[in-house]
Amino acid sequence: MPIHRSHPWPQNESEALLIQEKLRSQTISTLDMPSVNPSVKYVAGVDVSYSADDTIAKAAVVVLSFPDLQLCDQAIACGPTTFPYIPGFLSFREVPPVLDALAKLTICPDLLLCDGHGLAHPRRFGLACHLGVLTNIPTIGVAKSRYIGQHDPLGEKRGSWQPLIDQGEIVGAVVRSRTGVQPIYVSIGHRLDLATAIDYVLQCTPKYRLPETTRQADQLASM
DNA sequence: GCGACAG
DNA sequence: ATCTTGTCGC
Repeated sequence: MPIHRSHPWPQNESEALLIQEKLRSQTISTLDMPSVNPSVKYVAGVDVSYSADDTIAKAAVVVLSFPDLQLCDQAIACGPTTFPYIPGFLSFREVPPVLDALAKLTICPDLLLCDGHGLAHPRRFGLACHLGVLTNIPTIGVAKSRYIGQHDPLGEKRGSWQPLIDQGEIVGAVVRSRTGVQPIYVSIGHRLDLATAIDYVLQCTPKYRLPETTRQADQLASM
């Protein structure tokens, strides 16, 4: 699939900050895609792994059919690590190789589940937002741990969730994707709303704690 | 100053 | 992220 717009990649944190502030306004946080959308035929998952010495980044993308979640396409891209890991600036480290991997896909996904937060970010522009704005594909942030925000106690059953609140604003949801396991953190990235995001994430998580997209991308990235 | 801190 | 086995429990 073709990757259209991009931007110069920052060399340091302050340059990255300016880019976040600028791109943040381009994020679309409403549904421009129906909630139960028959046109969503392919859902993708992305993940990035690093060499032991942290010099090489390897991005992996898998495309699964939706809602049956069968593997339809996959791609990987390796390159030198160009940005350090700094909380709040993860996307500058992961987006470049992910865009390279996405460019190799034969099938263009209708939805992208990202391994990290989206709106649930101190400046409201996490990895999922960044990937969404640059690809214009609807994106969802699915993180394994909390970064910002507070929430009320969560029910134990699969499907229960609580809003994640930061500075008085709902930035995402804490979702029990499987009964009795640690919850996952869902936030919108681009072009959909939170309720829709939670719905898709649960549909992509039929058996394990993490969505099939994330699990398979994770597996592919660590090969 | 102290603690927290996606992957 | 990454270094890493067995083990408890549904």
